[in-house]
Amino acid sequence: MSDKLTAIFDATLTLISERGFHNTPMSLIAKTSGVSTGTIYHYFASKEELINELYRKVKIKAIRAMLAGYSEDLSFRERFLRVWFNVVHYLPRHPTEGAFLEQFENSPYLKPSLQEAYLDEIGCLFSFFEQGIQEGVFKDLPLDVLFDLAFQVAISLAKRQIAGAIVLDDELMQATADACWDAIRK
Amino acid sequence: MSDKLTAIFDATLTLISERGFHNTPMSLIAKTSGVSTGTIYHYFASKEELINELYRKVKIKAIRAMLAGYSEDLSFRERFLRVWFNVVHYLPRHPTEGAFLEQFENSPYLKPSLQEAYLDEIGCLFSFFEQGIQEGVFKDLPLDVLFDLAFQVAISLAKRQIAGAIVLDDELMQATADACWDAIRK
Amino acid sequence: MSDKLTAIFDATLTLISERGFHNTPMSLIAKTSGVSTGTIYHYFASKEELINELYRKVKIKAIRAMLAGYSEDLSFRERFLRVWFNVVHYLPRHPTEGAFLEQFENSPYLKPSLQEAYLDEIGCLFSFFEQGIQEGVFKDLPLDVLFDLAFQVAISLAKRQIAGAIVLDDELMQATADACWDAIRK
Amino acid sequence: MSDKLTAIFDATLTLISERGFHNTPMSLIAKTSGVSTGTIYHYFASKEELINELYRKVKIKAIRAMLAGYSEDLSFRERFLRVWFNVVHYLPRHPTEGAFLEQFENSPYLKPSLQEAYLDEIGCLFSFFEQGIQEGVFKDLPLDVLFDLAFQVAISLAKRQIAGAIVLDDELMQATADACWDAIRK
DNA sequence: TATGAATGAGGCTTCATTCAT
DNA sequence: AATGAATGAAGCCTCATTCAT
Repeated sequence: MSDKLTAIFDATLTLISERGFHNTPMSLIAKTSGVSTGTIYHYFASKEELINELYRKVKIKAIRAMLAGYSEDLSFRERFLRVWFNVVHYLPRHPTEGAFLEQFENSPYLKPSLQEAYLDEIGCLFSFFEQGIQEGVFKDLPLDVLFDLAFQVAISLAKRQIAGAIVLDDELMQATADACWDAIRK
Repeated sequence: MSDKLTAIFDATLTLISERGFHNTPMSLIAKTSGVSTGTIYHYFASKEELINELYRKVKIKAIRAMLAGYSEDLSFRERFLRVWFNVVHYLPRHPTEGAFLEQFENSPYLKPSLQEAYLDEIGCLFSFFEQGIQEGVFKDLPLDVLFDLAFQVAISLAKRQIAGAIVLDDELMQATADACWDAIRK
Repeated sequence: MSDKLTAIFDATLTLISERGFHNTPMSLIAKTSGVSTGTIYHYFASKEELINELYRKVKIKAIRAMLAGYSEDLSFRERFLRVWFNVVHYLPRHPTEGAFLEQFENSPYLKPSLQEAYLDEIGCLFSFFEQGIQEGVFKDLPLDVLFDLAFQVAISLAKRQIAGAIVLDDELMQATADACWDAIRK
Repeated sequence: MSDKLTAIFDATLTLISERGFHNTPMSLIAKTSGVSTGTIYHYFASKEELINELYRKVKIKAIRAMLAGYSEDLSFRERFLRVWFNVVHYLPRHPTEGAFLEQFENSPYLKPSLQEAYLDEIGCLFSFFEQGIQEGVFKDLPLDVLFDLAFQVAISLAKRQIAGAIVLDDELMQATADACWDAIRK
């Protein structure tokens, strides 16, 4: 990918996570990334398109990080823990991306269609829960609900860490992961 | 409270939840609430102050709704269920307020100081968890973590309902609440 | 004169001399003078009228102060010195009024007609110069010019004092007055 | 200098001298100068900066005009007359600039620091008076005071001419200049 | 490809003035 | 006489976008 494109994405991500969508003019993105506004419009048709493409990139990167090391060869519990810890580790180490995603996903900016596009990426997780239900490992609940029971707390803890409101040591993380496991296991 | 003030708050809440902070000009708030822009500035020093005061109002109202019917006379499980169902019922029935809160709390707009101001309102929940730990009812985890384990899923489900991504019947809600109970109980 | 009227005039004079015409909203005049805006509009038809009437008051007061102790019984030199020192003493002791007058008289705000209205008040000075020319005491120059030669330096020195750019002791003032006398005397 | 910049300065000078600071909106400057408001803000950070920079330009131009033809090779009297007539000629021929300068210098707008910046430009005049005192040509008075005695009347007459209140023929100007010479010479 | 000067609609805010009380 | 809430036109300024170079 062109250096300029990378610079534009990087600047946009940082600026928006720190200042919000509004309050991040294109001129500032241009100055921060070291290109001209004209160049940004060479690569993107509009500010909206730039932000949407950035969201796609960041979202996919985050999803893949959540699934790092995930394999169907592992046991249910191992798979669960793998993803759970990926979440708790990745987000606090990439707070800019986390802030950007949260902001984007909670603003009316988001076109619903966008969200669906990522099902492919996390589809394996839903198979995971489905299979677990069938094998009597997990409670018989809708997959969405199981997903939330399993990982929503991890996400929330990651946000608390980013905000500096909490510090998690290994022992505590393990205990919390176990509590989430209690929530989903039959 | 003055009629005009109410009209301004109502219009701002609706507009911002549907259109976002940016994309909600003061002129539109004025037109929607049926007052002049000048009048808004009679009550609020700036757009920021208007939004911050609205947040305070909405936040406190939401917190109180979460705690409706909560009493220390109830058992731990009853208290847990009371709050859990309050969350799942209140937010989808007040989607505008929910959307506004989510948006506000995930934008760089939020001054950290604001958040702390609401500890008074939810302080009783922390006592609840503290006492539960002492009496051996709950796992021995930090109060923040217990809070998330107990209620974060309820919040997430409420959001999914608002988005129309899920429909929860009573049985399912009860099952999910039980799963959360599994997460926190010793 | 009503207390409120006095308060309005005082506040307007102070505020405008410190902040300028623009940058002195009626609401600020109201707050500073302790009356409501409505009350100001009870006494004055508009902001312009308020300022014009204030100018009249301040201008007449200043002119009279310049002429304090002036009498046709005094010699030409005594009369000259009397006015000259009045100027140098009055303005620095009333810097607010001086600043207001300067500002008003150098802004396009001023309707030329206003200026003429004060000829009555200083008419005696023109008689003074006229008589002085006839008696061969003063140079034969237009009265305007003689006036400037006699007093413009006094005004300028007063402004320098107000600005804090200069400090005049008695001896220096006397020497400067003598220099002005040299300028007009035949 | 860019054409647009010139057009902006020209329009601002004319408009402000005729209408005052307030009463000269940026939109009018834009329309008069044939550029968009956005373009003005491309060159100047604010209205205040535009006006301050205009003042600097006009002030320096005026000072240089006052000193046109001034040379230390000339006699004291020749140097005095040179400057004196420059003042009386320049201002009435550039009434717009004169009105702008007067207005600016008599408004609370002026930051005191600005004034000091021009000492370099007129420094030679102070040397002139200093030298004249040492050689016994001028009265032993502070340089400020000598400056006022020498030129304040010229400035005042120029303003009277601009206002149309007086018409000066050559003979009268010479006589008035002589009167000012009487004021400063020993 | 890349630039950045230029645009102008539109945003936030101010403020002279009015009017019901 | 007095108040001050209410008005809305108008002011300053921003910023997404375009286009000549």
